[in-house]
Amino acid sequence: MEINAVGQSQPPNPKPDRRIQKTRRALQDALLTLIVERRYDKITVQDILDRANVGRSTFYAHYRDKDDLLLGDFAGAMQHMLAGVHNGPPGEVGTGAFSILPFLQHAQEHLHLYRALLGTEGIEIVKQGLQEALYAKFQQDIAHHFPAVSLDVTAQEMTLHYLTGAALACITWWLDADVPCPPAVLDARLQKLNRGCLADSWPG
Amino acid sequence: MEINAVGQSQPPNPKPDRRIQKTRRALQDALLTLIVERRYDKITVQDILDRANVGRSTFYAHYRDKDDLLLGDFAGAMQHMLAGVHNGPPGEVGTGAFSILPFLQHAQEHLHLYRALLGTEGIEIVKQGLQEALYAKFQQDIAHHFPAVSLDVTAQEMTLHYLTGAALACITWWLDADVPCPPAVLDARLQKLNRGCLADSWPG
Amino acid sequence: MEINAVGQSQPPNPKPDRRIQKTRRALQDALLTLIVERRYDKITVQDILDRANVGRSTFYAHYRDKDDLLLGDFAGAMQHMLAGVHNGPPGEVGTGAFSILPFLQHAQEHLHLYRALLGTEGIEIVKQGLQEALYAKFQQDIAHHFPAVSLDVTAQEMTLHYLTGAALACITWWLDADVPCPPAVLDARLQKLNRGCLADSWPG
Amino acid sequence: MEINAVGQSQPPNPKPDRRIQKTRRALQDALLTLIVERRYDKITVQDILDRANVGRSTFYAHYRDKDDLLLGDFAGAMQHMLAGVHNGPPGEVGTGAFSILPFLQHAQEHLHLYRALLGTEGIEIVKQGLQEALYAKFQQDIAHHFPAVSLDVTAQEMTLHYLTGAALACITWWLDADVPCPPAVLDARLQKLNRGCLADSWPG
DNA sequence: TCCTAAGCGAGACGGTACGTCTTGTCTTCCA
DNA sequence: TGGAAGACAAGACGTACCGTCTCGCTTAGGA
Repeated sequence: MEINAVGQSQPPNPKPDRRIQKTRRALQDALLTLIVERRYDKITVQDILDRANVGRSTFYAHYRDKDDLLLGDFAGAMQHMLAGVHNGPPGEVGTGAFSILPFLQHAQEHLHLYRALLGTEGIEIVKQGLQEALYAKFQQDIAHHFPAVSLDVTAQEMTLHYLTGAALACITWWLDADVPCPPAVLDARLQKLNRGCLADSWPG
Repeated sequence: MEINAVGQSQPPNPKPDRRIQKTRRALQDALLTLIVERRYDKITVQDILDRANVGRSTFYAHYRDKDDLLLGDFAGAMQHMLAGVHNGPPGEVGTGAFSILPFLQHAQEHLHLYRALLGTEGIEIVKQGLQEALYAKFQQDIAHHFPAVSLDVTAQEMTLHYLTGAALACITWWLDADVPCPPAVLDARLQKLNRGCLADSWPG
Repeated sequence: MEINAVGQSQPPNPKPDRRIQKTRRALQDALLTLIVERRYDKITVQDILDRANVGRSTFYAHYRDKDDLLLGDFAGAMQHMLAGVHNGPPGEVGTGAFSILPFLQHAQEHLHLYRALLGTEGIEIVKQGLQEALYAKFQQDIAHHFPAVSLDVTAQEMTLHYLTGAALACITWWLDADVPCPPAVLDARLQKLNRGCLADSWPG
Repeated sequence: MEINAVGQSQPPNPKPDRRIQKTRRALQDALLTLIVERRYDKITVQDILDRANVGRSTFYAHYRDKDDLLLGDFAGAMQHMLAGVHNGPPGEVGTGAFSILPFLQHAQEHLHLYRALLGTEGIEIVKQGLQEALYAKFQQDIAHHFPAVSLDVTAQEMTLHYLTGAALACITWWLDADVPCPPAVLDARLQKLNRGCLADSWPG
């Protein structure tokens, strides 16, 4: 039995058997529940099975391993994150640059989950996913708002890693510290710091 | 047999049996060799044992587990890093702030090892250790060079996490990309970006 | 996985998975084969595993340890022994008292195995098991054939231990000496000696 | 360093270094103490070392292994046993045959130790040692008191194993049951049973 | 409505790594 | 410098997961 080894990202499967949907849902929920209870790498496949009340072979029929379940199911959550990350309010020049406010708000609403995913004790692959998303967004933001680039490619790359690393670290700190300031404040400060960095090279 | 379960940080033990020194050295070397060959979490204790030609029980007499070996022995390497990181050339105001040049030079000399430790595929605990060291250094640097603080504690904390996260991300990128620019250049650019960030809040 | 930690003595399990039967059989056979080759306490679990071509965890899913395999599986062999020991030919008064002929014959047929189990170098728990079985049988035999007991309980107990210890020692000697006389002869002599002992107290 | 690998049975060593005596004593005492506390095979060399406050190599300088310590040191205790077993009051025909009274009395005085050695949970080699001693004594007793042998060698051997096995089993039972009757009674009963066995073959 | 293909739970299995334990040897240190 | 202390190699132990597999039962969705 080889149902669908990678996530639910297959559009050609318009009518997945109801049992399949049910099973996947159960597994996803079980993982999410467990993740907020316990470090991700202390969760065993068996734990998920027990929680989801699903047989071992069923699990492996749907997912390659624990990570596949995490990512496959977080295609959803991830889309949410990334959606939040990407959507700078289009049109308003300068305002949305480096803003990740929707993401931060969503994070605050699901604080426990986000902390488990992105806190200091969080999950590495998730953090990397977020970092990549931030990289893409910031790259786009710069292209829109700071077009007068005077730097070589290497310096640009470095700057982007600087900004994304900084943002990720702040998010992690913010989650760990149990949201020491409102999302809007964090967002504003981040934007200000970012703009400060770019002031010299990109005088835009 | 319970020799010394955590690192070699005991000064009261001035004469550790020569056999002990030899064994620890062998294990440390074995781990370092293996780390550059293969992802840290794919290395088994048995691999280390075989490489070091050491018995299983001997290993556990010295170290609690693989991590203990990594950290206990990297007390040494870490000290090296941190020493480089902490020692800003004292006296020269403004110059050494945020400079991690000695560390970068050391990293370049041992590129493979540092990449294995701090690259994208690096080891999480090591990265966290470095981040903490950076945090301490930057905190000190700011206290020295930007005393005119006008921010509340939370904002300061956030800024420090911003700077250290940025620096770490740049280091990781730099190692992954096989040193796309000399250490001095990276160091200079990092300092410039950092200063840019602080320009508004800390006009020092 | 917790299959059935003790022996195959569960009647409520009429359909033990065929794989289970196969695995248990393989392990039992492996142990039996090894026992005649080598002292029981020089046999490691790994030896059994290799011989039976079975995974480590599988073993521990079925048996608690080596002894559990020995006893659990010798529920079978033991039943054979005991069956032979217990079944005095019913009806013929006096004839079957203290006779263990079927057991001796079975032992002769599987001499190597029985020597490994019950010879001087044999396995203690097996000997104790046999001694207990003998105790039960002799107790019954006396009750049937020597009912005119004139002794207190302690003296009876002692006499029974006397008889069973004697029988066991003779069996051990007989196996060690490579069957110096036919089973029937040994059986006859044992009966005679036993009756001699009882002559005074139980004049029956 | 090879002090004396087997027991202290060497007469050519008339002046064993006082330190050596002390060490051996400590080890012997430690083992004796431990034996009454815990099953012999659950006692590790390390336990003995800790109890005796002696270094590992020291132990192996004196004894080959745990058993060597047991036997070497029980040369003493064993001699006691055997002395008791062998010395039938010479001269008195018929009286001392099969009597092990001195041994039983000694056992009663040191009940805990003897039970640990010879009870059901006792130590196999010790039991075998005793059985051999009994064999020798009974052989001698028969030669003295029942000279009119009419049996072939095999039958004699069997009879001797019968008697010694019986005696040993009774001793074990007696120790386990916390001395259910005085030594003299046990001794008398044993003699009576033994004589009963021999009545037919050895009409002496 | 049946019935057949498939999903499914249950869990046995081989494999691999772990950390613990014990043994007997061998090296270091100290008096 | 010789004996005690104890570090060491070897290797078995029982445990924990993993990912594959084999079994029958149940159930969906087409005929």
